[in-house]
Amino acid sequence: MDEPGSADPVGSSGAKPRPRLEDVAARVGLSTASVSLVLRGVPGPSERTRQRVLKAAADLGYRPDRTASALASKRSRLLGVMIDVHSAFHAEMVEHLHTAAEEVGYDLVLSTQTRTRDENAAIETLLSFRCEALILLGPVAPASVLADLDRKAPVISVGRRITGAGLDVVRSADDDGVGQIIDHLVGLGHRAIVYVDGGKGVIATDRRRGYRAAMRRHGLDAQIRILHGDHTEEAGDRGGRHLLGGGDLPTAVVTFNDRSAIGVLTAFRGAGVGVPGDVSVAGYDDDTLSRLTCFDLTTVSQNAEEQARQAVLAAVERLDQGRAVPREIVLAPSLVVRGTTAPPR
Amino acid sequence: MDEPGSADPVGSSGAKPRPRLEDVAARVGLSTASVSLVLRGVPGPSERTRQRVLKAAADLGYRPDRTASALASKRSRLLGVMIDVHSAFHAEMVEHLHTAAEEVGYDLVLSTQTRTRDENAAIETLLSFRCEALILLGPVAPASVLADLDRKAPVISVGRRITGAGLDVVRSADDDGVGQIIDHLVGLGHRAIVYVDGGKGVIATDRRRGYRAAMRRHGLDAQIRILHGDHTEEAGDRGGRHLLGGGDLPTAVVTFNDRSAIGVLTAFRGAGVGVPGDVSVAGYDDDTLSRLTCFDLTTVSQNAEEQARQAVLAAVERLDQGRAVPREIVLAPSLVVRGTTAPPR
DNA sequence: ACCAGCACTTAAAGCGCTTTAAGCGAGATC
DNA sequence: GATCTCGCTTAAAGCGCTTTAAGTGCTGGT
Repeated sequence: MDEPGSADPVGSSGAKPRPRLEDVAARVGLSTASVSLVLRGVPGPSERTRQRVLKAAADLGYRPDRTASALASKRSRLLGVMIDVHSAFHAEMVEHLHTAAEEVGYDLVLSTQTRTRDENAAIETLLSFRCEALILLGPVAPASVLADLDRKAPVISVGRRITGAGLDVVRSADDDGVGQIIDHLVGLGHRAIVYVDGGKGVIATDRRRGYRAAMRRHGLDAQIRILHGDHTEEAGDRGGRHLLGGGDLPTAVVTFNDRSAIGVLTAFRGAGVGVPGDVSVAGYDDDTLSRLTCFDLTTVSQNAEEQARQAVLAAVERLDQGRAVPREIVLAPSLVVRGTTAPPR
Repeated sequence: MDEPGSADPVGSSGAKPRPRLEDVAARVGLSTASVSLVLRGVPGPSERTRQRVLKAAADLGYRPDRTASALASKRSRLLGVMIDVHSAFHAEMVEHLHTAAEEVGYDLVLSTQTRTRDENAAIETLLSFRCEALILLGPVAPASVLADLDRKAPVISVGRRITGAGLDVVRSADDDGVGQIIDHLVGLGHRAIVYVDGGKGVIATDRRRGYRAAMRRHGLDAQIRILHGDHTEEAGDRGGRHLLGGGDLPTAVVTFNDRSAIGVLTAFRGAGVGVPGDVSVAGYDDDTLSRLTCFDLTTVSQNAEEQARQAVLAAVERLDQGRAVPREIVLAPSLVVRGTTAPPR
């Protein structure tokens, strides 16, 4: 037992113990109960007491130990957020979730899936932190699993539509978003508008449907043309090459997402086809990529800020206001017109 | 007091209380002490007991409450990681940190600075979770502040060189990385190699120094040419245009980072200058951007995995092995040759 | 028969906080 | 003067776990 540091495993480097509630209490000659009350802003203590406690706490550099307070109050005031740390969109969401949570007095714990750590493990971690609600960004687990989970802590699915599982959903209207792009293109005079698909998955389905519906709405049923694809640049590249090879170039191409759009863009430009001169191209997501000056892609923004706000709100309603019936919040996405769309020539 | 849900604030939706250690103990007719011992894999309990406890715990779906265990053991087994959630590189680091931490029995808590939430707030959050060590990715706080922090919990600065503050540093040798690029280019036959700078900051300084040193090493002192810049595409674009306007195009351009390189690339290609046909271009960071087929940029990888491993290792040495003297771990970056570099013509 | 030694097991005291019921003056009421 | 209130304060009992000292019941040696 004499290996160095084993006596005081944490920070054997002479770190003085952090002040406890008791230390603050001793300093002002009050009980820990009073100090606790003051520090949490609970009404009761007199004004004089408040001031003294606050001063003492500040002097001591007291910082409440949320571990202890969570245990005692049986409330962690923690929202668990599952993200894919590689996603730029998720990064943006986290930012907005943070501010939204802070406003209502909650804190966030982030967990991410990785190659070696699946969604399940990520959620387990959140649970073991005693998160009171789970905000899952683009969960892929089956609805039944999520429904089970919801019995342990309210689950809010962000971005993925889930029906009948009794949980809250915050998402943007993907069909409407694609519709807006089509409207924009048709407004510019386009008629031959091809869609590069995003594969299977709820979101891809919605967007594809949005494309179909919008085309019909404009009486362009005959022009509906969908190319297979997925969520990568390669898919866009393949789609682009396919069109180039076919000899019947449309006047506009809309893709499942920005990455795919960039693939299309690259394929076209590489072949000497001008964008938006010869063909217009539009993506979806308002990815950071799309903002790069070398792409300057017309796209659709999912309004991360509002989605984040609504997700936190949903959690708070469940936790603090006793709402039990599930809600689905569908937000309208907004078109972002940049430089890859123009009237056909 | 009769607003709905106020009686049982958390999950009033009939969630059954999670099983406690006591429940597991009761089920097998043992004390909580024994169960705790078994569940933590501490030697002592008999094999028979182990099996029974394990089974009971599984049956009940018991999951230890880390809040309580942290409080009792005074060990949270949590490593605090501060990141910029917008950084793709940080995202990659998080992934590797997760696996590295898991291997040594620690968990991660992530905190990120945002526009409204500075580095300080992010660190405060980590501390209030009782993180035992802080792994800060690219911290910007002054060395003295970090040194102070180190007294509360061991601080590991990743990516930023900090001398004399007594804390651990894990970084890659930026000067060496740029040196490798120059070697590569010189090996291809280049002599006129321009560098687009990354502005002030420790990292930018190191890379610039690496450029200068490597050029001298190859007897190209006279060719040293540095253009002002920063970490954005705009900077690269400006640099590129400047070179185009000057009429004296070099045969190769090396930039502070990939984003800047992409700016250069775009400027060149837009002006009809072929890359790598007319000019070679190289970046730094091995950003996801650089891997896009439309860029296919030659760059330098910082070896995130090894940095992550070393950072966790450093933390563990401090926490569990009593190391008190600071260590600086400098890793060698590695050249990633892609399609934007070729022999000059 | 006695004790030592061993292999397990457990009672009980916290960890730092919250929370509830009770306590305690002092002024208001009868 | 007894009784109530009211405003403030606090003792004490946890929260779900860990940890340590103290058992317990064996075996085996003498």
